Amino acid sequence: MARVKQTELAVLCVLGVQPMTGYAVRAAIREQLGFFWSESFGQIYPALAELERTGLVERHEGTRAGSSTYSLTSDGRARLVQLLKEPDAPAPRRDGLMLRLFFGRVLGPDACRELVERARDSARQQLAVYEGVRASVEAETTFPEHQAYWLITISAGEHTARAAIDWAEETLASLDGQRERYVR
Amino acid sequence: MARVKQTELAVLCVLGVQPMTGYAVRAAIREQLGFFWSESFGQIYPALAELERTGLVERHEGTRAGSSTYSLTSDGRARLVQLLKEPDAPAPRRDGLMLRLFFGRVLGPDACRELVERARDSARQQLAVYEGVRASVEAETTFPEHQAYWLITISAGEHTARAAIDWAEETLASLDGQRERYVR
DNA sequence: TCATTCATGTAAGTGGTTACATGATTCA
DNA sequence: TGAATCATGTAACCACTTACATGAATGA
Repeated sequence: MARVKQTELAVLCVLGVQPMTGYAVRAAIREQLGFFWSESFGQIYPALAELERTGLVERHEGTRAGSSTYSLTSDGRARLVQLLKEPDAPAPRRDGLMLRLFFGRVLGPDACRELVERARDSARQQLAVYEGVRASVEAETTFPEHQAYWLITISAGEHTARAAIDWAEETLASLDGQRERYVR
Repeated sequence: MARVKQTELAVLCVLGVQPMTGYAVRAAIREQLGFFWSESFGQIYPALAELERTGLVERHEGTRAGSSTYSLTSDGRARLVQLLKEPDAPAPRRDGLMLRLFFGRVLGPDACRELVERARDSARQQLAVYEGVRASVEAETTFPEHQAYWLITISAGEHTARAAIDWAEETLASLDGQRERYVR
């Protein structure tokens, strides 16, 4: 059904904060939503054209030659609220690490160990990043009305990362047990 | 680059356990990998044709008229091991709940509360499902060499679900604080 | 006998990325 | 002056789902 709806929603969200160019929309998504969202130019520009066609955004002369800033119309803001209220589409399930571990017998405990160690290390790195971002968001006072919501998403990242670390450590212990049984 | 590589890997994985029809491949993926993987017929049949063309699987007469069972060739098994060793492709990031909460200011604390409650409830349900599956896998003795690996993936699901529940409960408390500040 | 399950496949459409082409502006 | 960044867009391709068409076998 609904075409480019995910992209449409993300674009409306960032334009809801302030008017900007397509280029800036992508930068905002990368920098602010990078932990849980991504969009490419190949999605953003067609989406902006479609949003303009349906009257949800307005196009204004940009500061540069050939550039345009887009801003939400009141229809656009209504649509944004409507889309935000809709339940989100279920994400396609494709977890390569789990697939590899489910068939772990094929690779054996040592190779699985490596996979899990890599997962643990990247989760640790992620956690450190989240903690850094938390500190800078807590220090930030430019958008106090958004702060609490931003912290909620950071907290989700921290919980997820910590869960991954805990699971990895447990799993490494269990793989050691596995290994002993085969070695002896 | 590599086309249908994800599907190719999943199909090789399940055919690595035992030869079966395309229909049965899909059933196996649904029933056994359902928590972290999905494939549709529209992927599976072309993938099987391609795998046969490249000599990674062999096609045999099935028990029924017009049906075929596929089995791994030795090339196919080598390819399976090779693909399992490769690091998994990063999943596309698109978390609708996080997007909604990041822009939570637009909907306000009450609507966000509902979103988080729904997330908590579905995580609780998930956790119950995982615990049920764990019990039946622990009771199962048909594939003892796979059991430990299956439990690892179930454990990952449990950790993820528990993290989601913890985060949701924390977040609900924080949203209450948010609400009070605006009401008073 | 007839609904259900098993079984194979294709076509249309969705949603997405990457690479490319193009050019203006900024700033060291 | 020339590298980096800002800016817009398209074309080709990839991965995937849904719906459809077809029919054999099973079993209540």
